[in-house]
Parts: sequence; structure tokens; C-alpha cells
Amino acid sequence: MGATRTPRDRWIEEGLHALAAGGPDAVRVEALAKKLGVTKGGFYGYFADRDALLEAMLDAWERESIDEVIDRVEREGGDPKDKIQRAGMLTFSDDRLLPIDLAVRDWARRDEAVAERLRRVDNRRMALLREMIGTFCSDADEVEARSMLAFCVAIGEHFLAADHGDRTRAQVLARAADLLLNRPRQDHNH
Amino acid sequence: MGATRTPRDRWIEEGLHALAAGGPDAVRVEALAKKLGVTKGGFYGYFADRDALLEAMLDAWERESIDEVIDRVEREGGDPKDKIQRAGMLTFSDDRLLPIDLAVRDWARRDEAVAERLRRVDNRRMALLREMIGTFCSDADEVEARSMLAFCVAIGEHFLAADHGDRTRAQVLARAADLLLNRPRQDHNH
DNA sequence: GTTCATGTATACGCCATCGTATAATTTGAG
DNA sequence: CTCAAATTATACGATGGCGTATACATGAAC
Repeated sequence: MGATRTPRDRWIEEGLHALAAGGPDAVRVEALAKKLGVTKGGFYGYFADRDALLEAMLDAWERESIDEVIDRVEREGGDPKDKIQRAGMLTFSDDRLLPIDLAVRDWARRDEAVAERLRRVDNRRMALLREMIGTFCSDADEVEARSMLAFCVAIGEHFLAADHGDRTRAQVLARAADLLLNRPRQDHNH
Repeated sequence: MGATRTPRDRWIEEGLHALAAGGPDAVRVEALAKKLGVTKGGFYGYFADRDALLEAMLDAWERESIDEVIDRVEREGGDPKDKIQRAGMLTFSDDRLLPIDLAVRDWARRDEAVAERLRRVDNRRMALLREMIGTFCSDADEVEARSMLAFCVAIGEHFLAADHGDRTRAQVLARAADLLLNRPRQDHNH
């Protein structure tokens, strides 16, 4: 038998990279082949057509976004606040996953099947947020509102272009986190 | 002189519609022509090429997003809280402007020139938010954080697919607004 | 009605991309 | 080394989109 020189996964990986960089329209078979240093010859041995690749890419992203992140968060255990912070780090600070995440979100606005996948992922993440915020807030409605706010900031931040005068974006976000997590702050840091 | 049968503005309008529906890649000269019921014959009388249309679309969007909305908000005057709420309504509840806004945001992540335009628009909107939130919050850092939160929710909401159990999205958003605008709420509404 | 600018239709060459067919090549098994 | 399966290269036809060229239509000015 011949060996697998350009495995299926490498096409998916490169496809996700293209998706992150230019949206679903940028996922072109021949462009991926060029990046992989081959021609599209082998592609159609793994995938029926371009759509099959897109499906496989979404499968991989969904698995990676849910299973890997949540498993790792649960496995390493710790304080609830630590857990959610770690989950946030893993998804929203990851140089690899974040751009893919944002691209999928825009894609989901135009494709119901993608929206369905995103719903599954987001519901798992919201569950984490509720759990964490529930540790210091008893009102269920308020827990939901704070979780929603936290999630919206984590995502929306990357779709915002506003400046903040003297402050950095990170400083403003830190203060916003204080508000959401109910950490009062009398002291100012100039 | 011959009359203008398909004016420049109609190409721009249809282009913005296509942008909202499918992103910048969906803005295709011949597709727009078909929607307008003509061929692309006249297009190149108004625009040097497809890129020129995209520029003109962004010009129109920027003008409409800043001037029209803010002018109208200022002109109709009223309470600061009313003003920001009206501004929010005009931009984030408008069936026409909202989808374009979201599409531009995703576009801006991939195109620095678009990001520059978005920055101008977002800075104007943030200024409104600061002004409004400053009426009941004296700490400048907190004003910035709350404004950022409000803006992120207004945008991020549309990129989120999570459910909220029994609650509707609108209910959760209302509660979130209470938190951001410092409106305490002892009473629960079942 | 003639004229002329404006807008439109049609046809063309070009290029990128898709998916297929087929031949060449590589690699592990024996 | 030889063979067969897996992988890849190459060539092909089809499609769709861009931008140009050129001829046609239409309405206002005169």
C-alpha cells in the first residue's frame, strides 16, 4: 500500500486556516493544494467535492471547540472562576481557534446548518458561564444577563473598532470584567 | 441629454443589499445588473471597476451611519438617555442598516481600509454612549467600561447563537440593559 | 424630426475555479 | 527487486465572473 503523504486532516487544517483568513469563499480547493505543496489530484480521494470539505471542517471545529476545550477545563479542575477563565483563555485567546470562531459566526448568519452547529457550541459555553457566575449571584435572571454580557464582550470585542482615548482595550476590558464579576474597585490605577 | 434610467445610486443600493446578504464576495457586477433588470452595460459608465463600487458603497454606508443617524438624534433632542436609545434604535434595529453594519464588521477584520472607516463610525457611536452613561456614572473608567459593554452587546448579540432556556433573547437583553444602565430591579417578572 | 449624449444590449477575450479522466509516480509488502 | 495500491500530476471541458468594444435605443434640446 502507498503511504499517506497528504492526509485528509491536512486538507481540513489548511481549509480552516483559509476560512479564518478569508471566510468560506476563500476555501478553494486549488488554493489549498498550492499551500500544501501539491496539486488537487489527491483531494477528491478524500472528499466528494468542496462542500464535503466544508462539512468536515465544521465537524473538526465543533469537536475541537466543545470536546477539547471543555474536557481540558474539567480535567484540570479548580475553582469555578478559574475554570471559566481557563475556558475563555482556551477559546478566545487562542491564536488558532479564535479567528476560526469569528469566521464561523459570520458564516452562521448566512447558513442555517452552520448556525445550528454554532448553537450547540455556544450553548455549551453559556452553560459554563452560568455555572461560574452562579457562584456569586443568586438571581437566575441576573445570572443569565451577566453571562450573556460576558459572552457578548468576548465575541463583540473583536468586531469593534472604537478607540478608548488614553486607555488600552485591555484596560477597558479588565474594568468591564470587574463589573460583570461583581468585583468592586474603589482604587483607580493611573 | 438622455435620462438616467438606472442611476448610480441604485447600483450602490443594490450592492449594499448584496453585501448584507452575502458579504463582499457576493457583490458581483453581473448579479447586481440582473437584480436591477438590466445588463452590466451601464455599470462601467459610473464605476471604473468593481472596486470603485465597493468604495462608493462604503462611502454611502459611512455617511448614512454617521451623519444621518447622529444628525437625527441631535435634532430631535431630548433626554440624554432618550438620545442614546434613539441612536441605538436607528442603527441596531434598522432592518436595512443592521445587516450592512454586521457585514462591514466582518469585512473590516480582513481589510485595513474598511477597518479604518469602521473606526470612524464606531468612535462616533462610542462618544454617544459615553455621553449618555456619563449622566449617571462619575468614574471615567467605569463609564468607558459600561459603554464598551453596551456596544459589545448591541453588536455581539447578533453573532451569538445561544439559547436562554425559558427566557427569550429580548428578556435577557432587557435585564442586561438594566445592569448596564444601573437600574436596580428587586422585582422579578415571572 | 434631427441630433447627440446617455444608457443599454450583445459579444468577446481572459482568467480562476470546479470536478473528471487518465497517466505517472511513490511507497510498503512480499 | 517486484508489485499493487495509494497518491499525485497533468490535461480537459464547463462554468461564471471581469472588463472592453461596439452597436442599438431612447429621450431631451433644438
